[in-house]
Amino acid sequence: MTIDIIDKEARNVPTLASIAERVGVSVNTVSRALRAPNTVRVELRRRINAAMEELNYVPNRLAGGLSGTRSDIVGVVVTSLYYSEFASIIDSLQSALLERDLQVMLANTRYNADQELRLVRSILSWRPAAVAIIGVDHPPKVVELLKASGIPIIEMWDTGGDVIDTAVGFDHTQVGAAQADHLIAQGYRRIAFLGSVRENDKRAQKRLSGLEAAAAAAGLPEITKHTAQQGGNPELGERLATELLEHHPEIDAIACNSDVVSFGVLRALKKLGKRVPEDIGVIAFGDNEAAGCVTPSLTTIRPDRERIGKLTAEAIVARINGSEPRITIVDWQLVVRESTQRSTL
Amino acid sequence: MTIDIIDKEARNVPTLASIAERVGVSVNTVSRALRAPNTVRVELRRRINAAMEELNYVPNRLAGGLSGTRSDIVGVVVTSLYYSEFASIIDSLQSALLERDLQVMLANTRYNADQELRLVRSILSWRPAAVAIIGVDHPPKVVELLKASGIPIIEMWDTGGDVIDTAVGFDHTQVGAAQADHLIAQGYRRIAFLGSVRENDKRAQKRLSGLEAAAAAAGLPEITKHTAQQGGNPELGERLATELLEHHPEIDAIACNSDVVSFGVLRALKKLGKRVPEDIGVIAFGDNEAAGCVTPSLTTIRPDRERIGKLTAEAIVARINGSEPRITIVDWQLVVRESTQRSTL
DNA sequence: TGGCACAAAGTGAACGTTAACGCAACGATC
DNA sequence: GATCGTTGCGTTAACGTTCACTTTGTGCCA
Repeated sequence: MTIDIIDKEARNVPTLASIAERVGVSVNTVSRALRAPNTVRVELRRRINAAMEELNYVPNRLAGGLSGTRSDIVGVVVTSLYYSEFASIIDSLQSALLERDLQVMLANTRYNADQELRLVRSILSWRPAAVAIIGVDHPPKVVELLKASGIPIIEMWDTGGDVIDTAVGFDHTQVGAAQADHLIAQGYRRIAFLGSVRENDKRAQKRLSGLEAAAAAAGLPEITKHTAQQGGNPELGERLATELLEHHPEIDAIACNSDVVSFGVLRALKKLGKRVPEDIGVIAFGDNEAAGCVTPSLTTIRPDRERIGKLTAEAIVARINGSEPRITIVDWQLVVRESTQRSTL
Repeated sequence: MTIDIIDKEARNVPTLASIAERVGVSVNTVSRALRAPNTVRVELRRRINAAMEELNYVPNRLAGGLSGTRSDIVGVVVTSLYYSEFASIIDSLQSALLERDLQVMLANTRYNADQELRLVRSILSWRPAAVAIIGVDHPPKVVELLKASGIPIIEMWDTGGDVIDTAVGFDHTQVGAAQADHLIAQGYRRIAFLGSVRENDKRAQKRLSGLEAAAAAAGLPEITKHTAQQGGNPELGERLATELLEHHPEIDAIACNSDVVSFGVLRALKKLGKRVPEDIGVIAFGDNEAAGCVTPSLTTIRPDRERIGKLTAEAIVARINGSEPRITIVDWQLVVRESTQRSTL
């Protein structure tokens, strides 16, 4: 097996020249047979294709990208891959780009600003046709690099801020406000905010500020915040909720930054003997696949990740083809389930 | 904003030559200042770096890859990005590769064999340093292409079959057997298998056959199968479980192909008035983040995705550096929770 | 002072493809 | 029968790096 790979023949990957020599035509003719087949005689084309097939020819896009004008790479920069927060955006984005023969080059910053600069630089070094990146809040140097690159930049997920070029997403402040409004409408008054709010997760911060503003506007007492810097999981939610209620027994509603965290919150409340939604209401954000399957089922905000991915792909193609930059708002949805359904007020 | 981007200055991205001209040295010296800094005088190096910073120079890796021997790309081919099945593998793989300055180029086949061939070809056309791919069962042409490429191929997630070069994962047949053994140990006798088993999801098929073999070995009646071709979600689980129990009321245990599907199974059983684990036991596979938070909490198999990602990265680096191909088994774990804890037998 | 080693920088040729251009052969048009 | 457009292919020159060599400069020792 090893021999196969180290074998000299195997390492001599075929080039256009190999094919050309074998068929007895010029390199350019072989290239044309690939890019513009109808400019080559049918019979010759057939022989060229046969040779390619036989030699397992795979075009070298490094050379193609260097020589040609297009590059066929789309750089995708996300802040997280954990718990499918952005996985389905990538999923639909990638499959929509595939139809245009665009290849995804992925980078994951893990909410680290230094990493973001390094990764954007690394992505740009592949001379992509466009870059899609999560969020609109980037370090100044990142913005400078992206602008200087001269290619379409599509910012995804968030639209609440300065957009570099084109954006597809929604305003997270409004999400926080909607959380507050719903809780208030259900009769909750003492709202707490809980979850993982990393320093570089501007979206989480916007949702929190939207929540605070809406609560203040409704004349509610100040929001109690209990957050952590680390990534969110059920265990974190369980711990934070337990601590929260220990120090603030007056709380009657918890707004959570992610569904996954709130699963742990529900578990903590059960252990503490609190009834949901009667004693305490719980609302979250994200619409995790299990949100409808926990007990009680979880009221949450459902962002349309697949649509964002798809529309981002369309925006990329449109911008590459020269259309104007624009901001596309993708609606989210409040999904009311048991955890806030205090019908017996 | 548009003007910025279409601006001629902006499109003239700086090259090594631009820097060289500005500093007054040869192109090669600038290149060396990047690749082998200690071969360039400190003061000159400082001026070169300053010029790069000022012009926002980003190296062109297309050219670098074409000219040099390394390529710094690792192609990653997954079969799905939905519901974090492989997202956390990619997450840990990517972050481990980052430390070696290797860039991930991502492709998602969505369990489509034709797509797989097309995507592998596309990935290979970027002349990656290595390819990591989910599974060991590929169409013959894919195997041929991968072998002919002469680069390290790391097959992830599954090790139960013919390995092209190097593999990191586990034998899914054994997972199925463990599911059966656990159910049998808990006193269940009439086992059903339920879930999404797509034509190209060989791993799911292996788990099923392991389950069947172990049940047969224990003298149990034949496994009742109720599967679907589409992707798995709670709604599918709910529908399949309802249908299953309608036709097979004798069933006393359900082995499920994914946690997410089994969430729906639990919901269906509750609606049907079946007690879990007393009347029916439920075991699944995947260890979704919510598995411990549903009611009853879910007994499942926990594959160590992060470890697979990390070890795959290590295997890639090792193979690039010339070490021998090998197969690495990454242990999974049976996580026993409430859904099969029939202590009052 | 000649010789040599070594550090620092330059030269020129690749790498595999694409794109602009050139040119021969051929049929159609006036 | 000279002109012209078309088809089908070849020639040549990029694209931006890296790499193997070569050249120049500098200090050191015999």
